[in-house]
Amino acid sequence: MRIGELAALVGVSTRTVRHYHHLGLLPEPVRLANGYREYRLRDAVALARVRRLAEVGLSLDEIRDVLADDRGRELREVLVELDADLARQQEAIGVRRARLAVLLAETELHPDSTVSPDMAAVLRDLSPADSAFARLDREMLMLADTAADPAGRAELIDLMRPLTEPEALARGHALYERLDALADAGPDDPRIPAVAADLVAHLPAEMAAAMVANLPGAEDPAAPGSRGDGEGGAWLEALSAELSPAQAEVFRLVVVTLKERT
Amino acid sequence: MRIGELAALVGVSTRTVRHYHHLGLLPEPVRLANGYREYRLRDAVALARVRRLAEVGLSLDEIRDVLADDRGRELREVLVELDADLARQQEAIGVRRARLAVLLAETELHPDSTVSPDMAAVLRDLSPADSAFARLDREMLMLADTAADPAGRAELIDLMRPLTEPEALARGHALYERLDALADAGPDDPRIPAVAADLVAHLPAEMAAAMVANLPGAEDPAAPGSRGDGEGGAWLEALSAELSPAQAEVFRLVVVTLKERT
DNA sequence: TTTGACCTTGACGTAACGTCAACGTTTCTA
DNA sequence: TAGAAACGTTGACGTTACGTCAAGGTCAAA
Repeated sequence: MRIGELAALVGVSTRTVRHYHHLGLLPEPVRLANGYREYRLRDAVALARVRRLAEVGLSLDEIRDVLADDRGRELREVLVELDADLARQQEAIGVRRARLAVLLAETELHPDSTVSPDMAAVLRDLSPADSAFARLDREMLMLADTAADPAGRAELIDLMRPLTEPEALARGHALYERLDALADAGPDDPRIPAVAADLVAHLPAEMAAAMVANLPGAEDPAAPGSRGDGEGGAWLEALSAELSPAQAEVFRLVVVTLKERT
Repeated sequence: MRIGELAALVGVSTRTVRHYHHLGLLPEPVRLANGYREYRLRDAVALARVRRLAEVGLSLDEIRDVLADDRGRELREVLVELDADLARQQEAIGVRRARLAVLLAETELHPDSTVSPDMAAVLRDLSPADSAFARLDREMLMLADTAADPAGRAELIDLMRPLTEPEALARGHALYERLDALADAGPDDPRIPAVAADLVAHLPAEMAAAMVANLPGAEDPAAPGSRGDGEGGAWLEALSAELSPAQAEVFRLVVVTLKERT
């Protein structure tokens, strides 16, 4: 057999065969006088064996190890590990499909609302479409949701749960309106202290604690060589830059109050 | 915000952010006097949006298209298509895990028997471990199984089903013994014609037809510029090269008989 | 002042081949 | 018998989504 026949027999490309030679997965057969490789049946069997392992999901490096170790025991370990890996992959794809489904359902409501299922549900309840401040708030929450790992996402949802109860919802909407009203106000507008106080009262205690923990001044003296997780506070400055002077002042007051409460 | 803060906020590496700039997924922000990139909140929101789409499985190219087309309709098409794709992937992983399970169960019986579930079952019934010829036969079947697509695999199993019935099984084992007995015989051994005749009688009609269809002389005059599937017969020569002269002669007779029967 | 953490651009490495390129060999066909 | 297809050879670059140096400039604290 020549290389094309071998490839056709096993159902791969000739490039693949040569690639396996290159990686040492398949021994180089004898060459004819013209330099062509001449294959025997055993080569086809060996190639098929490589293919079967590859199709099941082993990397070519792993296959080479398994073939080197030849006969048995290590193969089983690798296969068991691989199966666990495939199970994880299925799981991951399931999660992705769930998010996709939400994505499809949500795109028409808020075209930019591509978040986790739970977060999407919370946002739907929480934020009226006609408030500029609510939009900002939503964006911050979406940021937090995107940045977090699955565990963090669940935690975030838990922190927000108190806000989705009916009375809290009404209070929240009222606060959004009062904040929107400050869109063109200056930093010494008389309405600021009251809004800040009510906002502090509105925030669930645990959520407030989580926010304070993420601020720059709050680093507990842990490892001396490190500066905590290093990201604290950047989001706060960036947020303030988007706010009107009055709104920024409200926020400053809120932060100060929360810090004092520690 | 500088690039490290942005990256930490959204949960990616700075390399990723720069990569997205390079691909045009994220607009380059303004530069400070020192050349540093300075990000605003909107950049974090945009980056998070890219990440959400990427995590769901869109390629960066697709994401760029979706973002360019901005607002709506095309996104939905892409997402629907993606969901179908993910469903296919889950399916494929399921198949792989099934084969893996068989692989794990079978490795201890025949360490080289890494075939599809159905084929493994057939082989277990069909081939005694102590026959050299049965081993060759198994290898040929494993080759066919490896080379075929899923549909072809099922077809192959169907072709073999008649051989797994109890009486056929007994006849098959007897034939293996008689073929093994020819391992050291010459091409004019007197036992050859009878073995060939019994072998022909043993093969299911449809399987024989399939074999003949895969032989070199059998090309039906289809497209004139093409030579059929081009692989016919290579396996036959390779197989013959592994056989003793007597066994090869048996095979030649079988092939001749089958061809005549067309 | 020096260290260390940050930033800049540029370029190479990854997995498993696909796809030329540039060339020699075999085989079919006119 | 010649020319065209179809095969074979090695070598090298392209693909995805970044990770990981390299070689240097900037900025804060010790």
